[in-house]
Amino acid sequence: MKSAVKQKAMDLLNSVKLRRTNPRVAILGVLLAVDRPLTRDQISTRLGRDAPDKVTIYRTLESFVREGLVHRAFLRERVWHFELADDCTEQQCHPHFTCISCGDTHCFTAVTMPMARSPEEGFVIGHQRVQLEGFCPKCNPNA
Amino acid sequence: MKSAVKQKAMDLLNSVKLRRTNPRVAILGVLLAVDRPLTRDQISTRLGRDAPDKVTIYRTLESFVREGLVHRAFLRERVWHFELADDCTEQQCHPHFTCISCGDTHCFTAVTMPMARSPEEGFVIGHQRVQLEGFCPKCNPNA
DNA sequence: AAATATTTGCAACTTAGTTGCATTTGGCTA
DNA sequence: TAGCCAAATGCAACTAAGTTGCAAATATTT
Repeated sequence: MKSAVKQKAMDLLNSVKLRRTNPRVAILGVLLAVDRPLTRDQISTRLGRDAPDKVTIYRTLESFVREGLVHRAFLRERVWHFELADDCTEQQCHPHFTCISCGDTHCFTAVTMPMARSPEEGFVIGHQRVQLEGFCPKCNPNA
Repeated sequence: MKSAVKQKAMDLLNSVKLRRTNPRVAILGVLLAVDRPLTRDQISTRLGRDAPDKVTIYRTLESFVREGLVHRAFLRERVWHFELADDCTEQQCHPHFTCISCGDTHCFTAVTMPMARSPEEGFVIGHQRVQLEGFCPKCNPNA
């Protein structure tokens, strides 16, 4: 891991008062190094033979979510994806785009959507998520 | 099952050329009778002791999805929800609202959202889904 | 009513994530 | 710097949602 990433991971852990353990620094380092949601399995693969046990990864990610460092992205595959929460607001994260051909997911951080309005009295909308599907540039049949 | 619902279920099956078997009519009947996404388990419960095997339900729902009669709604719980596709367009379904207190999901069929625009050349957005979370009228702490 | 391709149900399996518990470790205090 | 202890880790076993294979049943066609 690059030392700048490692330092940033340590700083983040300090900022939320989580102990700076090896698994936590490593997992946060992976999420800092990529710019898109990863599954537990993808995180394990990226850490290779030094990867912590899957239970530890799940529990670590859970603590990050609890502290607001990380968000879960709910994509179609019935598998959770985790990503840094840094450019999300209270009300909404950026839209996620998943390619129906290669399956890759991209974060559209530059895209903002208006919040939906409640269709009737009484609903309080706290959070909005937008998921997009289609072809990524690599798989675009018209390109 | 009310005979009008049963008739509608049969008509739908005919329209997509699926055999009119008991499990299919029953499952479609359940989806016609409610106006929100249901899980496989909820469908089984509603059918009681006459419910088909869960494998049959999954396969039946899959065939409905294939024929465009039913959509999968991807909600947070890692469990699939199925609903009639009738008021969805090619590009987007209505937003789904899930109450963070009681967990119930409601369809906001009256709400339309603008489609997201691709942030850069090359992405083709084919479909958009919007998920909302908050308090439903029943659980609204301010009401 | 018989023929046949489709559908169903059962049992066994897979995969993602969880729980319990004994062991290890980070951070604090002396 | 050593020692303490709550917090974190890893292993094994478990749960829940959905899938696969195959033999038995059934909807449609003739």
